[in-house]
Amino acid sequence: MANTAKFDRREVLEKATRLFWQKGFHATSTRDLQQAIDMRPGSIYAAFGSKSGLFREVLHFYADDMARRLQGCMDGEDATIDGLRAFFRQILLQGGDNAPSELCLLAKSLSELEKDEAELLQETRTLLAATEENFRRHVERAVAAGELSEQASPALLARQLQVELIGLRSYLRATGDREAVGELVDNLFCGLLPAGR
Amino acid sequence: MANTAKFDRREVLEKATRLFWQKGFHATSTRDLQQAIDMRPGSIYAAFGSKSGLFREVLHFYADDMARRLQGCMDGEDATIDGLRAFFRQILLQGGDNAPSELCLLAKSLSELEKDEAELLQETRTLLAATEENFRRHVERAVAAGELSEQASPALLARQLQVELIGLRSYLRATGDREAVGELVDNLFCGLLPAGR
DNA sequence: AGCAAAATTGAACGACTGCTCAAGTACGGG
DNA sequence: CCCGTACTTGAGCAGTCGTTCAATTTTGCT
Repeated sequence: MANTAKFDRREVLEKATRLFWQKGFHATSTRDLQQAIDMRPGSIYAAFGSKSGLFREVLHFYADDMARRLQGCMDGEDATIDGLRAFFRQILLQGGDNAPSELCLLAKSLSELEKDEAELLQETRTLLAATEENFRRHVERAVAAGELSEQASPALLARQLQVELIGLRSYLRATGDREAVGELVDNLFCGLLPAGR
Repeated sequence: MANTAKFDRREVLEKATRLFWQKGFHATSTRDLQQAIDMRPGSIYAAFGSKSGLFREVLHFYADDMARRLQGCMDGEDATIDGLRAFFRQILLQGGDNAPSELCLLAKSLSELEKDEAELLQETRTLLAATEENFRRHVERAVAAGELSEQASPALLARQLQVELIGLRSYLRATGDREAVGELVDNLFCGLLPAGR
């Protein structure tokens, strides 16, 4: 080899993620991307293959970041339920100011991708399933630790959390009503996970 | 006037709605539309002004249809809760085969529209708010009829229904798991609205 | 029947799309 | 220090986008 003065792939993915997250896959043009990540077409296509290829990596980048945030919330709280609630609060009520969109990028992609982009759609579904599986693992641990009744079904609770999080993020985008969303989160964690009660 | 041999506006809107609902606003080209509604560009632009103008009417057409479906479910059941549950079941478990998308067109539009199409985004938010208000009215009636505790907040319950319906539709698109969604609906109407129990 | 007005048609416009590739640049190894 | 190679550049391709408009067809009224 002879030349290695390359771009910072992590930094590029972060910027691309912000743009795709804000505008969506279709509405983001390759020229928008060129400007956002400061690369010329040739370099982009050499590094990522295509717009779809870049988006594919962006989806993974986003999902990894979400998983890391969830783990951070779990580590920061003693009880599993408190960790989950902290995660919901972080996603819905905190990061909202500098986040590119109120919505989940995966849910947004799930919404706009079609059979024409079957691979990306499949990728999105897989990553969403991994998120749900992640929730399930945490709920399972809470049951094992005696935080939740042994009758609680981790699979069902994880599904409910997934449904709620996506629904709440949509609601936030629809109304911008942080107060209402906060109340909904409180009700969710009182009603859905009646912890040591 | 001299010529009135026009297209059937209702029929055109129905076909346009199906296409937009399936592909979304951005991914639907005017040529797709021309074919779907069997009209040439000049006629379309004379009748609807622009792609956005047509989409605007499509959003209303869809929202009206949803409101009609909800009313139909309420009329078909004695108790308010049974009507709401029938509506959830119809949207989530029945019509799915010939519906253009598992998702709510309003939620889908909310997801893909941006500041560039501010009017359409505002329209979408308004129609979603009307849907929530519709839920609220029904819940209020249920409280007045003694079906629900007087402590139940109609506004809160309506918000929860809105969040759940959008979340469940997303989940159905993500997984295609009708069985799981059915279970989630059952749990929702047991847990959220503990009627005369 | 014949006319004026409304409705329809389809070719075409400029702008934009995702993407390619020949030419130019910058670096590590000898 | 210079060569060879990996990387970068940006003009430009073929195709599609939303939209316009002169020409044509279709209609209701007289």
